[in-house]
Amino acid sequence: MSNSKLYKGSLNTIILKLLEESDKMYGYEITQKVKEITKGELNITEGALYPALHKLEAEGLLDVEMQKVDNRVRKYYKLTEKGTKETANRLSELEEYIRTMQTIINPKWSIS
Amino acid sequence: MSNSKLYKGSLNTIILKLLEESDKMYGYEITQKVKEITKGELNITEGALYPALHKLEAEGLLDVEMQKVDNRVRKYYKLTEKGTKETANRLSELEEYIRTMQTIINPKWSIS
DNA sequence: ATTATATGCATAAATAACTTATGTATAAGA
DNA sequence: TCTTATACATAAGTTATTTATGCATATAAT
Repeated sequence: MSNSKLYKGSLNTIILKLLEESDKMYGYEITQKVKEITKGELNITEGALYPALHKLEAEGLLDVEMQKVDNRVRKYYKLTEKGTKETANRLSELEEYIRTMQTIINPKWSIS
Repeated sequence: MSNSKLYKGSLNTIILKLLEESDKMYGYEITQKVKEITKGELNITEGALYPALHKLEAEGLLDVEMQKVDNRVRKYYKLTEKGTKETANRLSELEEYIRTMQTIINPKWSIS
């Protein structure tokens, strides 16, 4: 996923957020989109992505729809209602995480 | 460590940053400091902390010094020179990670 | 007096998210 | 024809964590 270990745990949040923006996407499209918007900084591996998608589907957060394009099958994923709610939760957690880490990076407590 | 999985991978960075601020700290002190500055949001478990400290020491990023206080032994950790350099790297990675995730949370690309 | 809580360290087993490697298959470009 | 891109999948290995447990001293509460 990246040379930095920090991305561990954030893959699901990334997937959910992309699907919230794009309505429906297929796996390969997700890897390309992430590569594009992060300017190559983040490369999602297939070995991480596909199991993650299957799990999110099994949890009822995503719905799947097969579609044949140019003799190749694509599996389009979209958020369920439950998935939409969970996306909001995950994004709140991400913002909370960022706030917390900002506090640690940029400490006011070092003065006291 | 937290209900959110996002903290996975950031423990080492947190430890290094705290030691950069405080010069020397012992394990229990680190858990309390993190609890304090994050207002209880983040609780580092001992099962994660102590192995992490041992590993950072084995990698030559930390030096240890035992000290007896009130009949109890404390193990004070401080950054080595190598550790100080590595701390700077880890903090850069954290900032890069945060920037990347901000980009995903706050997308301009959804318009295009 | 005794029990719980706080302080302080440690490790072992289980879990979960990933990486790495491999596999299948079609299409397009060099 | 060989490589790259597209598109899916899974299995084995790695690693950072959680959960559980253990030892030991000090202090506060019942």
